Amino acid sequence: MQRTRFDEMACSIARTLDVIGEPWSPLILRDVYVGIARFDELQRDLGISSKVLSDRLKWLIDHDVLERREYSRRPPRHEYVLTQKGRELCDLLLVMARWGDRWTAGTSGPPVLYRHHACGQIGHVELHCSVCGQPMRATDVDVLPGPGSGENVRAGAVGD
Amino acid sequence: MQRTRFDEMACSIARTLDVIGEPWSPLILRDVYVGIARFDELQRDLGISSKVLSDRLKWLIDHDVLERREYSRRPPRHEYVLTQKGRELCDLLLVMARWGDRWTAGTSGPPVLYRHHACGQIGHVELHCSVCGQPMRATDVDVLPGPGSGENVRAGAVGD
DNA sequence: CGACTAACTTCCTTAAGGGAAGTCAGTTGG
DNA sequence: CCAACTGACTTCCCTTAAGGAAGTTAGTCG
Repeated sequence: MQRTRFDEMACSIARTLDVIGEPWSPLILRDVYVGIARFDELQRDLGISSKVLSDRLKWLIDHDVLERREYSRRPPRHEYVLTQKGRELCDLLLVMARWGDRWTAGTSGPPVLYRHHACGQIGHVELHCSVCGQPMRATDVDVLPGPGSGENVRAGAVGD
Repeated sequence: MQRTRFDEMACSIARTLDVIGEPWSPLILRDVYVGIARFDELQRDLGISSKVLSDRLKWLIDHDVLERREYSRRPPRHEYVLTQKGRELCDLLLVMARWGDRWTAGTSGPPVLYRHHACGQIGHVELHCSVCGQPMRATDVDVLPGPGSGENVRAGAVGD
């Protein structure tokens, strides 16, 4: 389908999308996050074709989001586990789930609840500022050009 | 390409992806968020084909993320603006940007900085629990089935 | 030794993305 | 008043990714 590459764009959103911007990847990530880790489990749970699953897993491994681990030689059995980079991507899933709960959930309420280890309560994520700790939504910020805002962010291309 | 539908899945992540799971949509959202609002501006800025841009805009309008507004009759001129649903989706962009800054930014640093209105400082988003206010990352929660966890979350399908 | 399972790969069909060109309303310039 | 121009798309064609089914390989079990 000759897709436009996003990985060279001077935008962290675009570069994130280059890694998980196609729709199956976040769902694969979700499954691995909740413990569905083996190829055939993933395929069954997602209803994805094995070809596409295979492609996506390779992609995610190549981008250091997942690791393929052999948990049994003889018979050879494998599972996919999150890297640190992948675990941090799961934060994005929590935010997606929150938006989906608010705007797309049916009459029956949210399909999944999140219990916070620290307080033991069912809650959801809220965005706060890393500096002052107050709520920080998209509507609460100004967007300014940063040091990496050059046209082409290849190695060594230091911004203006 | 006959894509699998995500909108009937009992998962808020999948349903969110049904709306903006294809890679251009978040970038369109980003552009509208920062004030790039007209068809030809979007096309120029993104390097997207007008066909695909047209399709995406229709989709986003159909899903109440954007609104098409005529800001001039004679000559007829239009711009796209975020709805409330769309503005809340932009929170997701902040989280994507944060991950992209951490894991995909080049040597030159983040391309964009976010100044928080409340404190005036450059900061980034952090996820906190809506109940206790403490940090709440994907690694800090247990995932439990919720009321809408039935097989098919069509209208009236109340979970077990 | 044949059936079975995990984990893929190959092959074929369909449709979505990319790009170029065309369309249409309305406005400005000579 | 006709031509050129602009915004905002639409149409057409080509390429390639997604879906699905079937085939493959390594190894275990009965």
